[in-house]
Amino acid sequence: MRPGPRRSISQADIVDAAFELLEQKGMAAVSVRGVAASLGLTPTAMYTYFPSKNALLRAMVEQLLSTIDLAAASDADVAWRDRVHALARALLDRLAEHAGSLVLVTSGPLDGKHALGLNEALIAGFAGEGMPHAEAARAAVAVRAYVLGVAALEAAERAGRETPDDSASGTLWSDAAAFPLTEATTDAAGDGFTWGLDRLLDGFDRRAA
Amino acid sequence: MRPGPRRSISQADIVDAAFELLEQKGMAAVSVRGVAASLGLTPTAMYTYFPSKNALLRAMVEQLLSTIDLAAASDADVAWRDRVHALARALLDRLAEHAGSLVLVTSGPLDGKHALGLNEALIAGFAGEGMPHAEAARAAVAVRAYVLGVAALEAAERAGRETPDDSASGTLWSDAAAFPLTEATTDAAGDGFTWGLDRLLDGFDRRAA
DNA sequence: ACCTGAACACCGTTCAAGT
DNA sequence: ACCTGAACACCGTTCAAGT
Repeated sequence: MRPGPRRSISQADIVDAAFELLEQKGMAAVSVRGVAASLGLTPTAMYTYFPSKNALLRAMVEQLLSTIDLAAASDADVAWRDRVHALARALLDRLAEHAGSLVLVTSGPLDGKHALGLNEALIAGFAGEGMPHAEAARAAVAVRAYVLGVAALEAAERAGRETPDDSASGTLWSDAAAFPLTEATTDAAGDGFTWGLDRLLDGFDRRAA
Repeated sequence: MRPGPRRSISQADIVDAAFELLEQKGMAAVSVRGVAASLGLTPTAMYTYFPSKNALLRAMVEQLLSTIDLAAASDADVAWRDRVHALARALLDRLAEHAGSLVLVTSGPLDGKHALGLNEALIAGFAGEGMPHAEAARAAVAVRAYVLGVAALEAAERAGRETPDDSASGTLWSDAAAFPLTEATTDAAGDGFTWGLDRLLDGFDRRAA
């Protein structure tokens, strides 16, 4: 690695600029050209830092996950269930923070450093409760899936609230009165996230017992 | 509704054409212009059928969910747990069938006819097991979230397999050896989906008992 | 080694005009 | 009522060329 002309900015600067755009103008504004412009770069210069737009998105996922405190997850003074809750809530918060984080997460396998660290913390925690390794790994996957799914449902809700009129006309959307059970409970959800996570953890416990 | 010039095609035709493109060329090919071209239409003619691209995506979600057999879900001769499994598996299969179905699902609230029908079937099933309404509704949300999350994780895996080299260079992706627990279990997953769903259902049962 | 400029092949959406 | 043509303001990516 010989010096050469000094790089004006770093990969991290680009990722930061991308998040800035995401927060202020939404996911549609996170384009190669848009991020480049916000940094005073030419679009083509971006390809010296990331081989594709998708590579930039994946770097954003890593930055997102890097803010999760994994040290707290291995603090043996706190009950494991409380630690999973904190971990899961932190993950959900990061994903819900910016709408469209979901397309970030599906931009590629969660095989970055921080993604693997999170997974490792989950497996270690379940194993610490006496779960066999194979089961602990499955439990970790189930927890990640559940959190991602809640984030997806929330993102879907939000997408509808921002552009409330783009349903197709006609018979596709019928009146809600035809679905009495759904109708009776739509606004009585409360903190469904915590409740569902507790049921999942109960299921793990019951198997152990 | 007076006759007027006969409509050359229907909304359903457009949705079918969109799925055709999705299967053959992936989600990127599902564009207003691309779908229009595949039907011999002008892009602008599409806006007589759907007010936006997003409205088309939402109609696709409904078509996707319409293929799930809800009648089987209320067959009292079969144990409820088996019926949830069938329902959840059907949903996962539909979502996993085409990569990029995930962006369909997050295109707006799941408030279409078939989406609500699915929700209704889940709530009714849980209520039939003696769950209070409020809890049954939460259980239905948890199941949907879990299935969506597994689909998201699978989509992410697939996205990586198709374009395996677009990770950023440098220190973001370190060697997997630093994560022994994750490494030891990556390929020993088996049918994690069914296992996790069973744990979630166990958690519901335990609460009932 | 890093960056620019021009170009290619696309997007979603709007609007005036035709039948 | 339905559709076209032209246009606006964008995309991701490549490639030759400059320093």
